[in-house]
Amino acid sequence: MNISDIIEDFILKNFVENSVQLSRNEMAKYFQVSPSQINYVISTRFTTSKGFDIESKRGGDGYIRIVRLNEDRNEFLTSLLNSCYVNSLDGFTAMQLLDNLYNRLIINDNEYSTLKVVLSDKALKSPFNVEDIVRANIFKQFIIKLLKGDN
Amino acid sequence: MNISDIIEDFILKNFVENSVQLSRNEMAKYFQVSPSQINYVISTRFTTSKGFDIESKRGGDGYIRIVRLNEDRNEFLTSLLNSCYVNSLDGFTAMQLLDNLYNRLIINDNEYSTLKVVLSDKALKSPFNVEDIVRANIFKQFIIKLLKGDN
DNA sequence: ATGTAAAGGTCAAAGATAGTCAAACATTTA
DNA sequence: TAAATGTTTGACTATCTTTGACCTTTACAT
Repeated sequence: MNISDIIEDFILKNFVENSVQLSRNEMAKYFQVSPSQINYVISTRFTTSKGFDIESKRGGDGYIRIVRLNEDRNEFLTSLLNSCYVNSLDGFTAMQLLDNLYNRLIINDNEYSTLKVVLSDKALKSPFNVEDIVRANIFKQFIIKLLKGDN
Repeated sequence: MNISDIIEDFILKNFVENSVQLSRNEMAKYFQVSPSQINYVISTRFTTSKGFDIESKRGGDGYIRIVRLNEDRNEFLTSLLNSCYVNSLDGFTAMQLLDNLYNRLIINDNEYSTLKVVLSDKALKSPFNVEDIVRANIFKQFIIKLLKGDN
Protein backbone atom coordinates (compact mmCIF):
# COMPACT_ATOMS: atom_id res chain seq x y z
CA MET A 1 0.00 0.00 0.00
CA ASN A 2 1.39 3.35 -1.01
CA ILE A 3 0.63 6.53 0.88
CA SER A 4 -2.31 7.42 -1.37
CA ASP A 5 -3.98 4.11 -0.58
CA ILE A 6 -3.38 4.67 3.11
CA ILE A 7 -4.93 8.10 2.98
CA GLU A 8 -7.89 6.74 1.04
CA ASP A 9 -8.47 4.12 3.73
CA PHE A 10 -8.20 6.69 6.46
CA ILE A 11 -10.79 8.88 4.80
CA LEU A 12 -13.17 5.97 4.26
CA LYS A 13 -12.89 5.01 7.92
CA ASN A 14 -13.81 8.51 8.94
CA PHE A 15 -17.13 8.73 7.18
CA VAL A 16 -20.00 9.55 9.49
CA GLU A 17 -23.29 8.76 7.87
CA ASN A 18 -22.73 9.63 4.27
CA SER A 19 -20.03 12.23 4.54
CA VAL A 20 -16.69 13.14 5.96
CA GLN A 21 -15.16 16.54 6.41
CA LEU A 22 -11.47 17.21 6.59
CA SER A 23 -8.82 19.88 6.54
CA ARG A 24 -6.41 19.54 3.67
CA ASN A 25 -3.48 21.02 5.54
CA GLU A 26 -4.03 18.95 8.65
CA MET A 27 -4.27 15.79 6.61
CA ALA A 28 -1.08 16.66 4.75
CA LYS A 29 0.73 17.35 8.00
CA TYR A 30 -0.59 14.19 9.63
CA PHE A 31 0.58 11.96 6.77
CA GLN A 32 3.65 14.07 6.06
CA VAL A 33 2.86 14.60 2.42
CA SER A 34 2.40 17.69 0.32
CA PRO A 35 -1.09 19.23 0.52
CA SER A 36 -1.74 18.58 -3.14
CA GLN A 37 -1.42 14.89 -2.47
CA ILE A 38 -4.72 15.12 -0.67
CA ASN A 39 -6.22 16.49 -3.87
CA TYR A 40 -4.65 13.65 -5.78
CA VAL A 41 -6.22 11.06 -3.51
CA ILE A 42 -9.58 12.73 -3.76
CA SER A 43 -9.51 13.17 -7.49
CA THR A 44 -8.47 9.61 -8.16
CA ARG A 45 -10.42 7.79 -5.44
CA PHE A 46 -13.46 9.84 -4.54
CA THR A 47 -14.78 10.49 -7.98
CA THR A 48 -18.27 10.89 -9.30
CA SER A 49 -18.09 7.54 -11.04
CA LYS A 50 -17.37 5.98 -7.69
CA GLY A 51 -20.35 7.76 -6.22
CA PHE A 52 -18.85 10.68 -4.36
CA ASP A 53 -19.31 14.38 -4.55
CA ILE A 54 -16.82 16.94 -3.25
CA GLU A 55 -17.65 20.23 -1.59
CA SER A 56 -15.00 22.57 -0.31
CA LYS A 57 -14.32 26.02 0.92
CA ARG A 58 -11.08 27.99 0.90
CA GLY A 59 -9.81 30.62 3.27
CA GLY A 60 -10.47 30.79 6.98
CA ASP A 61 -12.51 27.86 8.23
CA GLY A 62 -11.82 26.13 4.96
CA TYR A 63 -12.64 22.45 4.56
CA ILE A 64 -13.10 19.63 2.14
CA ARG A 65 -16.23 17.56 2.47
CA ILE A 66 -16.73 14.28 0.68
CA VAL A 67 -20.32 13.18 0.30
CA ARG A 68 -21.45 9.72 -0.70
CA LEU A 69 -24.30 10.04 -3.19
CA ASN A 70 -27.22 7.74 -2.81
CA GLU A 71 -29.91 8.03 -5.38
CA ASP A 72 -32.57 5.47 -5.94
CA ARG A 73 -31.43 2.41 -7.86
CA ASN A 74 -33.46 2.92 -10.99
CA GLU A 75 -32.78 6.61 -11.07
CA PHE A 76 -29.09 5.89 -10.83
CA LEU A 77 -29.12 3.27 -13.56
CA THR A 78 -31.15 5.50 -15.81
CA SER A 79 -28.77 8.37 -15.32
CA LEU A 80 -25.91 6.07 -16.24
CA LEU A 81 -27.65 5.24 -19.48
CA ASN A 82 -27.80 8.92 -20.29
CA SER A 83 -24.25 9.65 -19.25
CA CYS A 84 -21.22 10.03 -21.45
CA TYR A 85 -20.04 6.65 -20.20
CA VAL A 86 -22.22 4.92 -22.75
CA ASN A 87 -20.15 6.30 -25.60
CA SER A 88 -16.69 5.72 -24.29
CA LEU A 89 -15.56 4.23 -21.02
CA ASP A 90 -11.96 3.83 -19.92
CA GLY A 91 -10.86 0.99 -17.70
CA PHE A 92 -10.21 3.11 -14.67
CA THR A 93 -13.65 4.68 -14.70
CA ALA A 94 -15.29 1.34 -15.39
CA MET A 95 -13.72 -0.14 -12.26
CA GLN A 96 -14.99 2.78 -10.23
CA LEU A 97 -18.48 2.43 -11.61
CA LEU A 98 -18.43 -1.24 -10.68
CA ASP A 99 -17.29 -0.41 -7.16
CA ASN A 100 -20.14 2.06 -7.01
CA LEU A 101 -22.75 -0.43 -8.21
CA TYR A 102 -21.43 -3.01 -5.80
CA ASN A 103 -21.38 -0.69 -2.80
CA ARG A 104 -24.96 0.26 -3.49
CA LEU A 105 -25.89 -3.41 -3.63
CA ILE A 106 -27.13 -3.03 -7.17
CA ILE A 107 -24.88 -5.85 -8.28
CA ASN A 108 -23.80 -8.84 -6.20
CA ASP A 109 -20.34 -10.34 -5.60
CA ASN A 110 -20.73 -12.59 -8.54
CA GLU A 111 -21.64 -9.90 -11.03
CA TYR A 112 -18.99 -7.63 -9.58
CA SER A 113 -16.13 -10.05 -9.98
CA THR A 114 -17.32 -11.22 -13.37
CA LEU A 115 -17.60 -7.70 -14.72
CA LYS A 116 -14.25 -6.70 -13.22
CA VAL A 117 -12.71 -9.27 -15.50
CA VAL A 118 -14.94 -8.63 -18.50
CA LEU A 119 -14.42 -4.86 -18.50
CA SER A 120 -10.71 -4.96 -17.75
CA ASP A 121 -8.12 -3.62 -20.17
CA LYS A 122 -6.74 -7.11 -20.38
CA ALA A 123 -10.00 -8.62 -21.60
CA LEU A 124 -10.75 -5.85 -24.06
CA LYS A 125 -7.39 -5.23 -25.66
CA SER A 126 -7.96 -5.35 -29.38
CA PRO A 127 -6.11 -4.73 -32.64
CA PHE A 128 -7.62 -1.29 -33.07
CA ASN A 129 -8.21 1.38 -30.49
CA VAL A 130 -11.80 0.47 -29.80
CA GLU A 131 -11.42 -0.72 -26.20
CA ASP A 132 -13.21 2.20 -24.62
CA ILE A 133 -16.05 2.15 -27.11
CA VAL A 134 -16.60 -1.57 -26.76
CA ARG A 135 -16.34 -1.30 -22.99
CA ALA A 136 -18.98 1.42 -22.99
CA ASN A 137 -21.31 -0.67 -25.05
CA ILE A 138 -20.91 -3.79 -22.94
CA PHE A 139 -21.50 -1.72 -19.85
CA LYS A 140 -24.58 -0.17 -21.40
CA GLN A 141 -26.06 -3.53 -22.32
CA PHE A 142 -25.51 -4.75 -18.80
CA ILE A 143 -27.23 -1.72 -17.32
CA ILE A 144 -30.16 -2.36 -19.61
CA LYS A 145 -30.28 -5.90 -18.36
CA LEU A 146 -30.39 -4.63 -14.78
CA LEU A 147 -33.19 -2.23 -15.66
CA LYS A 148 -35.18 -5.03 -17.22
CA GLY A 149 -35.39 -6.45 -13.74
CA ASP A 150 -33.00 -9.34 -13.87
CA ASN A 151 -34.16 -12.92 -14.08
CA MET B 1 21.07 -23.71 -16.16
CA ASN B 2 21.05 -20.20 -17.51
CA ILE B 3 20.02 -17.18 -15.49
CA SER B 4 16.42 -17.33 -16.73
CA ASP B 5 16.09 -20.87 -15.41
CA ILE B 6 17.55 -19.80 -12.09
CA ILE B 7 15.10 -16.93 -11.82
CA GLU B 8 12.23 -19.23 -12.75
CA ASP B 9 13.22 -21.63 -9.98
CA PHE B 10 13.52 -18.83 -7.49
CA ILE B 11 10.05 -17.59 -8.32
CA LEU B 12 8.57 -21.08 -8.12
CA LYS B 13 10.14 -21.58 -4.70
CA ASN B 14 8.59 -18.37 -3.49
CA PHE B 15 4.98 -19.21 -4.15
CA VAL B 16 2.81 -18.91 -1.09
CA GLU B 17 -0.47 -20.68 -1.59
CA ASN B 18 -1.21 -20.10 -5.23
CA SER B 19 0.60 -16.88 -5.87
CA VAL B 20 3.81 -14.96 -5.54
CA GLN B 21 4.35 -11.24 -5.65
CA LEU B 22 7.57 -9.60 -6.60
CA SER B 23 9.19 -6.31 -7.51
CA ARG B 24 10.69 -6.30 -10.97
CA ASN B 25 13.48 -3.92 -10.07
CA GLU B 26 14.45 -5.75 -6.91
CA MET B 27 14.55 -9.05 -8.72
CA ALA B 28 16.69 -7.55 -11.46
CA LYS B 29 19.08 -6.09 -8.93
CA TYR B 30 19.24 -9.31 -6.92
CA PHE B 31 20.12 -11.41 -9.96
CA GLN B 32 22.13 -8.65 -11.58
CA VAL B 33 20.22 -8.72 -14.82
CA SER B 34 18.33 -6.09 -16.75
CA PRO B 35 14.77 -5.51 -15.55
CA SER B 36 13.32 -6.67 -18.83
CA GLN B 37 14.83 -10.07 -18.21
CA ILE B 38 12.24 -10.54 -15.51
CA ASN B 39 9.58 -9.94 -18.13
CA TYR B 40 11.29 -12.44 -20.36
CA VAL B 41 11.23 -15.11 -17.69
CA ILE B 42 7.61 -14.41 -16.94
CA SER B 43 6.49 -14.36 -20.53
CA THR B 44 8.26 -17.58 -21.41
CA ARG B 45 7.80 -19.57 -18.19
CA PHE B 46 4.66 -18.33 -16.50
CA THR B 47 2.27 -18.40 -19.40
CA THR B 48 -1.42 -19.15 -19.46
CA SER B 49 -0.84 -22.43 -21.21
CA LYS B 50 1.51 -23.41 -18.41
CA GLY B 51 -1.21 -22.50 -15.95
CA PHE B 52 -0.33 -19.06 -14.71
CA ASP B 53 -1.87 -15.62 -14.83
CA ILE B 54 -0.03 -12.34 -14.34
CA GLU B 55 -1.28 -9.23 -12.56
CA SER B 56 0.81 -6.10 -12.18
CA LYS B 57 0.81 -2.45 -11.28
CA ARG B 58 3.19 0.31 -12.27
CA GLY B 59 4.22 3.44 -10.39
CA GLY B 60 4.91 3.85 -6.70
CA ASP B 61 4.49 0.58 -4.83
CA GLY B 62 4.25 -1.29 -8.12
CA TYR B 63 4.43 -5.08 -8.28
CA ILE B 64 4.13 -8.16 -10.42
CA ARG B 65 1.97 -10.98 -9.11
CA ILE B 66 1.95 -14.45 -10.59
CA VAL B 67 -1.10 -16.58 -9.85
CA ARG B 68 -1.20 -20.32 -10.37
CA LEU B 69 -4.40 -21.64 -11.94
CA ASN B 70 -6.05 -24.83 -10.68
CA GLU B 71 -5.76 -26.78 -13.86
CA ASP B 72 -6.43 -30.21 -12.44
CA ARG B 73 -9.77 -29.19 -11.00
CA ASN B 74 -11.43 -28.76 -14.33
CA GLU B 75 -10.17 -30.45 -17.40
CA PHE B 76 -12.89 -28.97 -19.54
CA LEU B 77 -11.91 -25.42 -18.72
CA THR B 78 -8.28 -26.16 -19.26
CA SER B 79 -8.97 -27.59 -22.69
CA LEU B 80 -11.03 -24.52 -23.54
CA LEU B 81 -8.09 -22.33 -22.60
CA ASN B 82 -5.95 -24.09 -25.14
CA SER B 83 -8.58 -24.28 -27.85
CA CYS B 84 -8.91 -22.21 -30.98
CA TYR B 85 -11.73 -20.29 -29.29
CA VAL B 86 -9.18 -18.12 -27.56
CA ASN B 87 -8.30 -16.46 -30.85
CA SER B 88 -11.70 -15.88 -32.35
CA LEU B 89 -15.16 -16.69 -31.12
CA ASP B 90 -18.39 -15.96 -32.91
CA GLY B 91 -21.60 -15.17 -31.08
CA PHE B 92 -23.33 -18.43 -31.88
CA THR B 93 -20.48 -20.58 -30.62
CA ALA B 94 -20.14 -18.41 -27.54
CA MET B 95 -23.77 -19.04 -26.62
CA GLN B 96 -23.24 -22.75 -27.08
CA LEU B 97 -20.20 -22.71 -24.88
CA LEU B 98 -22.13 -20.84 -22.23
CA ASP B 99 -24.95 -23.39 -22.33
CA ASN B 100 -22.38 -26.09 -22.05
CA LEU B 101 -20.69 -24.48 -19.04
CA TYR B 102 -24.05 -23.93 -17.42
CA ASN B 103 -25.25 -27.50 -17.98
CA ARG B 104 -22.05 -28.80 -16.47
CA LEU B 105 -22.68 -26.59 -13.44
CA ILE B 106 -19.38 -24.82 -13.98
CA ILE B 107 -21.11 -21.45 -14.01
CA ASN B 108 -24.23 -20.44 -12.10
CA ASP B 109 -27.43 -18.69 -13.24
CA ASN B 110 -25.97 -15.36 -12.46
CA GLU B 111 -22.78 -15.79 -14.45
CA TYR B 112 -24.76 -17.39 -17.24
CA SER B 113 -27.15 -14.49 -17.70
CA THR B 114 -24.44 -11.88 -17.26
CA LEU B 115 -22.22 -13.47 -19.86
CA LYS B 116 -25.12 -13.97 -22.25
CA VAL B 117 -25.41 -10.22 -22.35
CA VAL B 118 -21.73 -9.44 -22.29
CA LEU B 119 -20.78 -11.82 -25.09
CA SER B 120 -23.73 -10.98 -27.31
CA ASP B 121 -23.30 -9.42 -30.72
CA LYS B 122 -25.21 -6.44 -29.46
CA ALA B 123 -22.77 -5.77 -26.63
CA LEU B 124 -19.71 -6.29 -28.77
CA LYS B 125 -20.59 -4.48 -31.94
CA SER B 126 -17.69 -2.21 -32.79
CA PRO B 127 -16.52 0.13 -35.53
CA PHE B 128 -14.12 -2.44 -36.91
CA ASN B 129 -14.56 -6.14 -37.35
CA VAL B 130 -13.01 -7.13 -34.08
CA GLU B 131 -16.10 -8.55 -32.37
CA ASP B 132 -15.01 -12.18 -32.53
CA ILE B 133 -11.50 -11.43 -31.43
CA VAL B 134 -12.65 -9.35 -28.49
CA ARG B 135 -15.28 -11.96 -27.58
CA ALA B 136 -12.63 -14.65 -27.58
CA ASN B 137 -10.41 -12.63 -25.33
CA ILE B 138 -13.16 -11.77 -22.88
CA PHE B 139 -14.15 -15.40 -22.77
CA LYS B 140 -10.58 -16.43 -22.16
CA GLN B 141 -10.14 -14.00 -19.30
CA PHE B 142 -13.30 -15.29 -17.72
CA ILE B 143 -12.07 -18.87 -17.95
CA ILE B 144 -8.85 -17.77 -16.29
CA LYS B 145 -10.89 -16.20 -13.52
CA LEU B 146 -12.77 -19.44 -13.02
CA LEU B 147 -9.52 -21.35 -12.88
CA LYS B 148 -8.16 -19.04 -10.23
CA GLY B 149 -10.93 -20.39 -8.04
CA ASP B 150 -11.88 -18.29 -5.06
CA ASN B 151 -13.57 -14.89 -5.40
C1' DA C 1 -13.21 49.18 1.73
C1' DT C 2 -8.61 47.08 2.05
C1' DG C 3 -4.87 44.22 3.20
C1' DT C 4 -3.40 39.98 4.72
C1' DA C 5 -3.13 35.44 6.45
C1' DA C 6 -5.05 31.15 6.01
C1' DA C 7 -7.24 28.06 3.68
C1' DG C 8 -7.99 25.10 -0.69
C1' DG C 9 -7.14 24.36 -6.26
C1' DT C 10 -4.36 23.44 -10.50
C1' DC C 11 -1.03 21.75 -13.23
C1' DA C 12 3.19 20.34 -14.92
C1' DA C 13 7.51 18.17 -13.66
C1' DA C 14 9.95 14.67 -11.30
C1' DG C 15 10.03 10.07 -9.43
C1' DA C 16 8.92 5.20 -9.31
C1' DT C 17 7.56 1.32 -11.36
C1' DA C 18 6.41 -2.01 -15.05
C1' DG C 19 5.89 -3.21 -20.39
C1' DT C 20 7.49 -3.65 -25.29
C1' DC C 21 10.41 -4.59 -28.86
C1' DA C 22 14.21 -5.16 -31.65
C1' DA C 23 19.09 -6.08 -31.82
C1' DA C 24 23.00 -8.65 -30.20
C1' DC C 25 24.48 -12.80 -28.55
C1' DA C 26 24.27 -17.90 -27.42
C1' DT C 27 22.84 -22.50 -28.08
C1' DT C 28 20.75 -26.21 -30.45
C1' DT C 29 19.43 -28.69 -34.50
C1' DA C 30 19.35 -30.42 -39.22
C1' DT D 1 28.14 -25.16 -40.22
C1' DA D 2 24.09 -22.66 -41.47
C1' DA D 3 19.55 -22.02 -39.84
C1' DA D 4 16.49 -21.99 -36.25
C1' DT D 5 15.59 -21.14 -31.69
C1' DG D 6 16.40 -19.27 -27.14
C1' DT D 7 18.51 -15.62 -24.06
C1' DT D 8 20.05 -11.11 -22.61
C1' DT D 9 20.20 -6.29 -22.92
C1' DG D 10 18.97 -1.53 -23.46
C1' DA D 11 16.37 2.18 -25.46
C1' DC D 12 11.97 3.73 -25.43
C1' DT D 13 7.11 3.74 -23.74
C1' DA D 14 3.16 3.64 -20.42
C1' DT D 15 1.25 4.31 -16.06
C1' DC D 16 0.78 5.67 -11.37
C1' DT D 17 2.41 8.59 -7.51
C1' DT D 18 4.44 12.54 -5.24
C1' DT D 19 5.90 17.21 -5.00
C1' DG D 20 6.22 22.14 -5.54
C1' DA D 21 5.39 26.52 -7.61
C1' DC D 22 1.84 29.45 -8.50
C1' DC D 23 -3.30 30.73 -8.32
C1' DT D 24 -7.92 31.71 -6.08
C1' DT D 25 -11.08 32.30 -2.34
C1' DT D 26 -12.46 33.59 2.27
C1' DA D 27 -12.50 35.50 7.02
C1' DC D 28 -11.04 39.04 9.75
C1' DA D 29 -8.60 42.98 11.53
C1' DT D 30 -8.00 47.75 10.59
